[in-house]
This record gives sequence, C-alpha cells and structure tokens, in this order.
Amino acid sequence: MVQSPAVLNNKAVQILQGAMQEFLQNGYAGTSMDKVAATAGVSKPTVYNYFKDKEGLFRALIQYVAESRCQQVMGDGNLEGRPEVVIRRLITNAIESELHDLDYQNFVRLVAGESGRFPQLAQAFVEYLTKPAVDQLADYLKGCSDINAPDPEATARVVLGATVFFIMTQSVMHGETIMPMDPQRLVDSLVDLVTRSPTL
Amino acid sequence: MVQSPAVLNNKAVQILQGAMQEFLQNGYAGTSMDKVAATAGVSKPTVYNYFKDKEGLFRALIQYVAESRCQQVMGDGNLEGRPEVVIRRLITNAIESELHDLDYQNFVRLVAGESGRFPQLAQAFVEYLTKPAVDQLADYLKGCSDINAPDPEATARVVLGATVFFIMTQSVMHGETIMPMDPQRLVDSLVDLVTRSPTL
DNA sequence: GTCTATATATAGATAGAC
DNA sequence: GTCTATCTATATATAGAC
Repeated sequence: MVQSPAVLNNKAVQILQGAMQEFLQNGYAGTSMDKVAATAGVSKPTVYNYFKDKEGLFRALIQYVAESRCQQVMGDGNLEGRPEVVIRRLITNAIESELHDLDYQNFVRLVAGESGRFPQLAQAFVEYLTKPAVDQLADYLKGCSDINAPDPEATARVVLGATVFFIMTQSVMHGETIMPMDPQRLVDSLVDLVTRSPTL
Repeated sequence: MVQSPAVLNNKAVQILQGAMQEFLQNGYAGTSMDKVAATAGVSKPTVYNYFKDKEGLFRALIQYVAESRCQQVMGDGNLEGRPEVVIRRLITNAIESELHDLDYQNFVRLVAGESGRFPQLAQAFVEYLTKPAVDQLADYLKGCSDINAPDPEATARVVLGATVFFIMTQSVMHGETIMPMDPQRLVDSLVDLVTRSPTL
C-alpha cells in the first residue's frame, strides 16, 4: 500500500500517471477508478492493491504533483542583482511558465475546487508552493534598502498576488478575451510600484 | 423549462435554493439530482420539469448566484474622496465581506474547479464580477492625478489581485495557520505603494 | 501480484398514474 | 404539474482463480 510518494515503485508511478491524466481532466468526483485503471494500463484490483481507495489514490496524486511542481516554482533560487531586474525577471518567468501551461492550470482548478472537501490538500499546496514563493521574495526584499517596501512580507504578497490573479483571470478562468491585457503592462506597473524611491 | 434566471417562478427558485446548497457543498459531479430534489423538497421529475437536465440546472444556478453577488461586489459604486481613504476603504470592505463568507468561498471553489469543464460559466464570473470591479477601480484611479499609477488599469489589477490572492490563500485554501498575516498589513502596504507621490 | 468476474449501491433520466 | 415506481448505466470495491 502506497502512502507517500517518497517510496514509489514502477507500477505505483504508472498508476499515478494514469490517475493524473484522469483527475486533472475530470476532477475528483468525475473520475472513476475504472478509467484510472484503463488509462494506467492495469486492472482495477491492481489499483486497489497499491492504493487503499479512491481517496487514498487522490491524496497520493496531489502530493506527487505538488512535489514535482515544488522545485520548478522556486526556480534556481538565485535572486541577486538590482531590484528592478530581479523582480522583472521573477514575474516574467512566472507568467511565461504558467500562463500557457494547461497541466498546471488544471492542477490549480483541481486543488482549488476540492479545497472545501480536502482542506489538507489545499494546505499542502499553500505550504509547499505558495509559501515558499512568498518567503523567497520577501527575503530578497528585506535585503534591498533602496526600494518602496517598508513591509517586505506584505509587499511580496502584493507582487505575487497580482501575478497569480493575472494568471487566474486570464487563463484559468478564460478571461483573456473579456478583459485582455499585455502581461508586460502588469510587469511594468509592479516593478514601477515597488522600486520607486521610498518616502522621504 | 427555465433557461434564464430572469424569469423564475416560486418553484424554480425553490429548486435553485436546494441546488445551491448541494452544488456549493459537493461540487458538480458530486451532486446527485436525488439530493437536489430532496433538499429542495420536491420530487425528481419536478426538477426535470423545470430544468432540462443536470447541466442545465447547474448553469442556471451559477447565473443565479452570480447575479445575486453582482450588486454586492460593486458596493454603492461611490468611489469619491482622497485616494488613501478610498482605496483603504475599498480593500478593507472586500476583505471583511469575503474573508469569512463561507458561501462565497464555496462559490469561488465551485466556479474555479469547474472552469475547465464549464468555461462559459467561468467567463460569466469574470465578466459580471471580476471585470466590473477592476474597471470601477481603474476609472477611479484615472481621475486621480496625485498618485503612483501611470497605468491605472494595470494598477487596479495589482490592487484587486493582491486582495483576491489574500482571500484565496488565507481562507479558500485554508492557509491562515500556515502563513498568517493581519489583513491590515496588506491594506497598509497597498495604500502605501499606490498613493506615494509619482516619480519626479 | 495481477487478472476476470461480480456484488452492491447509486447515478441520471423517464413512464405513467393522478 | 406533481408524484411513485422504475429503467439503464455506471460507480466503488472485492472474491477467487492463476
């Protein structure tokens, strides 16, 4: 029985791959164990041999995907240089890598959509993806003396919040045609807001 | 057959109330027409007499809830006064009214979670809730000469994006214990960022 | 460990009585 | 218009053969 993605043999990964395709496409309740088994190329009892039940498989899958995404979000962790350049690069990278990543968008939809019924999984998302990103940026901002951020932690939430909101509205919620905007304008405004000289 | 919430008799509303409770709690695929009928206090064929099928009922419900929320989000539309005061009040109101509104959070979870399979409903959310809020703030910012916002539309997205992200992370995704923050700090930082004197 | 076959429950949707 | 009763499909989960 697989409880943690830390220990995964070949067949467990094979099942998780099939489960990923189905759950990301059809949500938790919309996914049947029959289709998971078929997509994974195994029989249904084999699925139940590796995972206790549908909920156990789902939890293992979310953890599996979150761990995969974890490194990517952090980037190389190399936040060095002048604030205008660093912040611009950080936001540009986030938008470019997520705005057209359909798998990531479906992952966000799935975790957000199930956050009421699976609060622990939503918390794992916050702990392993959201919080590290905010903390990393906040730590960088703390080291910058010549920017407009008396509260670096709150400022980091503003910067990343605006970025996440942009991706959510434009792509996840399909708002690109309804309220279109060149991502560059958001980046420019954010850099402009944060890197001005602080109040005298 | 009810197609639009614009024309709703008593029984249709009664069914929508039951549907709201079930869909907001259990999601689309997790909701059965049996439970909708039971919660609404009618029989299943009666539900099908007023709505074509499960999908038709769901679409009508989302439109119904979105229209109810539409006015509330806009507030009284009275954005007048000095920018520090107006922006502070706007964000504070949004956070106070949404951060602990469980129905609203479940509505966000539902629409976001189904946005991949019901893109039209997500677009209605953007068109009737997100876009009006952004436009209203952008219009106000355009009229302010003494603030730090060369691009009012992008700045409005930063302000509302940071606010929505805060509510999403703290409440919807249950992150309050993982990355706690007093909402006042976010409000202060946003007001501070936007209302500084523009670059010389 | 992995399969075929199946038990049991519940889903969406409707026929037909009133 | 509204109900009880029902049809058909499919869901989760497992028994038992290999």
